[in-house]
Amino acid sequence: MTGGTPPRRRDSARSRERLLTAAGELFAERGFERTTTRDIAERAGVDAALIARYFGNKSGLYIAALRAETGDAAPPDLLDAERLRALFDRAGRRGAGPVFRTAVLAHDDETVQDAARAQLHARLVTPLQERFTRAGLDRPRLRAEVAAAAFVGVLLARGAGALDELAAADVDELVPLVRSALAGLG
Amino acid sequence: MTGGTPPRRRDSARSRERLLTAAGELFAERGFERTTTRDIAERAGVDAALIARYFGNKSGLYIAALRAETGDAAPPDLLDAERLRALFDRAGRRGAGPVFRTAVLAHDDETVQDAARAQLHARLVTPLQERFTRAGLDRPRLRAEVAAAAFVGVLLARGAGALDELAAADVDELVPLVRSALAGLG
DNA sequence: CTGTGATGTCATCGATTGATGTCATCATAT
DNA sequence: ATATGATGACATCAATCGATGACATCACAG
Repeated sequence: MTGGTPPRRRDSARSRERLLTAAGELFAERGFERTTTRDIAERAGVDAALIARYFGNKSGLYIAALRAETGDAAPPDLLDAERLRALFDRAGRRGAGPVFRTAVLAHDDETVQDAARAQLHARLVTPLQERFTRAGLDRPRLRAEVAAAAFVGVLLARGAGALDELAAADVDELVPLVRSALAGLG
Repeated sequence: MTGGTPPRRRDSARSRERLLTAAGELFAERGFERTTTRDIAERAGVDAALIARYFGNKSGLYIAALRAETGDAAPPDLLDAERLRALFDRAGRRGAGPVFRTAVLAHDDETVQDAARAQLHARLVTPLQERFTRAGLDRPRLRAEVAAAAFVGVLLARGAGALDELAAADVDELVPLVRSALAGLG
């Protein structure tokens, strides 16, 4: 029983953690396919073979990174201006996030696709659907999905750079615009 | 001077055409990176080496396919219901189209990115920008880009399948929803 | 008929990527 | 101290992909 955290030179938990962090960042920046296991390992300062050991394969690491990324249980919906600002801010500093990419680009691996879909619904669709249901609108789920898709489109386009004013626009200017568009659905 | 189209067994124009068509279809379905030159050649019924001969490389074929895809000069803007329906229909039968993907996912090759960006503006952004300008709104270009990004998000999400009600929704049901969302920007 | 350029076919290269197996090294219990 | 399992480093494999060069074959002009 030495101190609580003896500086072990070999620490699987730490390796796992570093891999998860690096994978989360890279998947957010470049998406699943354009991120290589070697890149992840390099950023994590760890051997690439450890990915197979701890997560089975690249898909396993992706799914683990997805789940590790999840924060609160029930976030506010997209019509909340603060929520919008937070999402745009985060996507600006780090990448767009692997979850959002899933809305627009399907994965080959079915397991990966399912995990990402679950996160997408929990984080974007369900909160909006509940708001629309409370408002007594018809097809609340469809409305919520359209809103989520539209929002993800703007979020990703802002990072892609093909639409230059959008990419350059300040978040303060963007949020009210996006909000009024989404409000058109409710 | 024999007949206008002698049945030549070797016909570079025909090979070019078949490559362009196959490339257009596959790039639309799977995007640039996930489409291999071998796939294109196979669908075109042509040897893959001809891609290099006629278009230099894969990027050259992509750009050529982009330009070949362009139809009319000035299409109606996205607030036109018929235009919306036509775009959703086409994306449903064939893929989402390489141009739209560009709005959301950047390319490595700068030449490719520039060509796609030009098409994107001509087909989606500019018409909307002009409408917003006529309406006397501030920041018409930014509004048009946000609208285009939101629309592309919905279009791609419909094909990706992560949002199931959206993917299953009938076009007739979808168009008014999307239109009202975009109308929130004007 | 023959030469020449155009067109098409085939084999293969070099690079990248995900994955696996082997072995060394460290921590810990006995 | 030593045995044993955990952890990590390294080499390498198999598959894929874009690209290229060499060669075969056809069309057409002379």
